[in-house]
Amino acid sequence: MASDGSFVTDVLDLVSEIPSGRVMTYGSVAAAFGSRGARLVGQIMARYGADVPWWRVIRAGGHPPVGHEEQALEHYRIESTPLLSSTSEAGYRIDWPIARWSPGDA
DNA sequence: CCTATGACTCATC
DNA sequence: GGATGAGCCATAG
Repeated sequence: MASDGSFVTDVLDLVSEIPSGRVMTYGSVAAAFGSRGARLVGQIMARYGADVPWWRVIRAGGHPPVGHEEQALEHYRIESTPLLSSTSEAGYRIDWPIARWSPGDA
């Protein structure tokens, strides 16, 4: 199922496997497939990520995709994702060292 | 087949 | 810590 022939299916499958409270970076997801298409993952999310927990996939440093910070934050609170309380809610970031997940660390 | 496009990443100033 | 530029890769048209 994962490999239906397109990178999209592989990425979607991996993202759907990410457990709640954990997050992965676009680069890590792409790297998991031996590709550096960090933008690809983002591109796929924007186009097909509608059916996967895209909020568990963030950029490097622990920042959610620009324009989706509010939506992502909402899910993080619901799933109790480890967040680092910044000066304000508008400047939050993921507790990357703790929330980082890997396809074998499940 | 070629061009345009991104929910990205890294290096540098 | 923030801003800028260039690199990268697969999909869609």
